Amino acid sequence: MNAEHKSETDPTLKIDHSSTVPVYRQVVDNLRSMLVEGALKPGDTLPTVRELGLELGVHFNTVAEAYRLLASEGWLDLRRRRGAVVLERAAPRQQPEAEARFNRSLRQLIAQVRAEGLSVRAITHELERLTRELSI
Amino acid sequence: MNAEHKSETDPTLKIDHSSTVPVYRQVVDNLRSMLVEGALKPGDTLPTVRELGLELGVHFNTVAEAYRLLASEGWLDLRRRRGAVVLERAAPRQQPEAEARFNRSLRQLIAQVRAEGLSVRAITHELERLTRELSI
DNA sequence: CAATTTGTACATTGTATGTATACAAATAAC
DNA sequence: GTTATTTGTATACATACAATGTACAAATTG
Repeated sequence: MNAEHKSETDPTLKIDHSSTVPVYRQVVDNLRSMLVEGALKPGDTLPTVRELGLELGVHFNTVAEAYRLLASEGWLDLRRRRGAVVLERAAPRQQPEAEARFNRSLRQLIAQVRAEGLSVRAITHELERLTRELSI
Repeated sequence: MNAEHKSETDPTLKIDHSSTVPVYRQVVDNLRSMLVEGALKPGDTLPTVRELGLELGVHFNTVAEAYRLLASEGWLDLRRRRGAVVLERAAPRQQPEAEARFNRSLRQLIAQVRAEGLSVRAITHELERLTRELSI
């Protein structure tokens, strides 16, 4: 077990086994956040599928599927015996309707948490926080 | 076919059959948005499961499952022969960690659309738009 | 070249999704 | 008040998806 990458993935990678979102997609979503936000930089090495699987309590093939998905998005280079290496990745061409679809997803996410009782105040607080983080 | 409710549900209820999100959950998410935002108000009647199923091109049982889910969240009253009626609904007690989980979901959504090429500018624009809408 | 460490391929199993069909309840028609 | 019709419900089924088990193949190390 190599401490080098553990320290990088551990903090954010929490799997919710009771969620309806499949585990491999939770892994993808978490790692993609770190990749987009720069917490994982080109050249960094991710844990091996077996290591991360053990850590998360899932089968290594489940992790492998997540890694493959990220590789297909251009984020990772997968090689035997070397693990997964983060790549330099150019932003793809923006799809038409992307903004409209984002708006809809955002609305639905907000509706969901409002329905769960989260206050409008807390929601705007988080929205503003993320807006600020983006403009840095 | 009653024109009364069709005009209310049509505009926003678009199903993407190619999406990985199951149809019944797309229906739930769309309707929940309308409920939270007040586009559907207490006393309003939704289309029958067969009507909406026909309109969306899915089996009526799929719509029924969506309605049942919303009913279990306290939004709808389902009665035979009357269709689904929107209820008055008190906001439930906020769960601990709700804000943290919202923050994570929001980050992941943003990371996803950034990875798809949506510009930071467009994202902040949408975030600010939703923030403004909430404070009204 | 042998041993080990890694990702891959494929078969198997359980769960989720969507549909078909029969049913039950409520209302309307007569 | 009985019958027909319109609705949601229940159950069974087919298919697709998710997660795992196991065997394998490639790359590195000694």
